[in-house]
Amino acid sequence: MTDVVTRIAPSPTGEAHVGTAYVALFNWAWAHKNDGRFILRIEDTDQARSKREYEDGIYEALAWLGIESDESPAAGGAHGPYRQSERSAVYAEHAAQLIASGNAYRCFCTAERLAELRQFQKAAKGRLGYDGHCRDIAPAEAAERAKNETHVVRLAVDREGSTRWHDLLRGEIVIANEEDDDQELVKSDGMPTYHMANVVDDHMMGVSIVMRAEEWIPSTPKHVMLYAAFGWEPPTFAHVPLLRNRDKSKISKRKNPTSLIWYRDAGYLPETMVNFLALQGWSPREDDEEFAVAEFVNKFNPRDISLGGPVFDMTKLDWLNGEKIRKLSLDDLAERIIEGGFAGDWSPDHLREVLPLFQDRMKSLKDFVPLAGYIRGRPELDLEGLAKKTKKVDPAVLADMLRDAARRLEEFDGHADEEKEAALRLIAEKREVKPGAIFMALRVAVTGATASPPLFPSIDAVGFEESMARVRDLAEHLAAPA
RNA sequence: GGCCCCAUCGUCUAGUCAGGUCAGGACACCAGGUUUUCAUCCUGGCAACACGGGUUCGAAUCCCGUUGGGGUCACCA
Repeated sequence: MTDVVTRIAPSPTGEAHVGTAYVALFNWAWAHKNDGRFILRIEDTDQARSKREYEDGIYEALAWLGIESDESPAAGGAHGPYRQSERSAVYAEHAAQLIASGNAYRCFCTAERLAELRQFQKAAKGRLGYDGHCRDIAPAEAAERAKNETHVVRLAVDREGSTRWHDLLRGEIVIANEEDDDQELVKSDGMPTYHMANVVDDHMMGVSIVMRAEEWIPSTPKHVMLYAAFGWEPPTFAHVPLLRNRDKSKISKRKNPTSLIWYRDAGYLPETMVNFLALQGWSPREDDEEFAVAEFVNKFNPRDISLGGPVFDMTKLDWLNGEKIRKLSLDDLAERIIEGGFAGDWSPDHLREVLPLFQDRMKSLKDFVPLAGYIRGRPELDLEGLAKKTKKVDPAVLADMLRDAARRLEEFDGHADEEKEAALRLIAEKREVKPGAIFMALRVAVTGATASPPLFPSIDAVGFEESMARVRDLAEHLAAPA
């Protein structure tokens, strides 16, 4: 079996995209599983839109996810450079080769003529695309004119017949050649277009399987033609589905967060993202959908990718993140919160001390600070919620019980929680009030909310004195006439 | 609009290639249990083969058509 060589070839024209990570993940996993190579190639041939900061963003995001490349602009490798803007000579040489073999030709048409042509074609409701105007210029003449006229290089596409390939996921795909026009291979600025650079690089870098998004299907014939024109064996193509918005359209930042760093900053664990992304099209045979990266790599096969365009569902992402957070050790979780910048001004020691109270309640690393806020400062009291939960109890009685409770808790300081609980129950029973009421009142007094971590540990975390002060304050408030 | 891709619960999916278990799981939702609340955890429930033909003893599965959704038609990738 030949070596498995895969790649991800993002264009640094925007923030690192979740779709890039999705496709990268499959490519990385497959290479990894087969002890092959995974290449990160930067496709920065669009000089106007490509930016170095975006390229850095791609490295940062992939590193965050643990998707490490064997060859890349940063890591180097035997087939570099891996930044297309640094490979101009390679493309020029190959373009010349195609021109010489008659598979490509120089085109001197101006942007204006092309615009007019397009307008005319639209008006006539005819087929859009280049009309081959410069295709018949004698090669010698074209070469002469090229010395001082700006021009592009176009692929000379067969007008007849059709082009086919066997897609690993979709089987035989056949597209009539008349669907393709003579696509630009080299732009007037000398840079190659995607089609040209992509084919040349994949071949030279030894890529064995091209796993990419399905939006590339319509332009694959051009690539197949190019491989043929060069006399090269094309790689295996596997077109994976596109991630979708809720309305099924291609995922976009207008309708979904698409920036990988956004997810990091929102408190998602990288392993959550990897697990979730893997689930978009792939599934473990077992029932458990929560799995580790290594397990995925071990079982993954691109053949098993399902083809329906998966809707990116944040609800399930949140569940998965909570699941992963719960499985973390306390130390690990604390470190993630601190290292990730989610600790606010909590000291590491204090954070670690109270973290057990909140681990089960977090869906995001971001949840800790708001959840634990009551421990370090007087919380806003949810009086309305308390009133709702203690409807049948007179506020004055509640206040009275609260004072009583504070005294009892002082007496029972140092005793087991069970004993404290029993003592508090007595307070309620004495007044023929449901025990729940007193616990709820204490809970709101100490934590501010009707839903909180367990009461006694919360009191310990807040500090006994401070907790009792809060209890008395609430009692006073409730006793005051409305 | 032309071309191409796709089609199982609301969502992610198993099952489709080699037709034959009440179409399985997960998320969400609902109900119950545990918990002094919440969360966790446990139990149960709701919920799908887009439609129409054909082939077959038998179709989610194979074929055709329809419908629906998506992608693409740049000197962007």
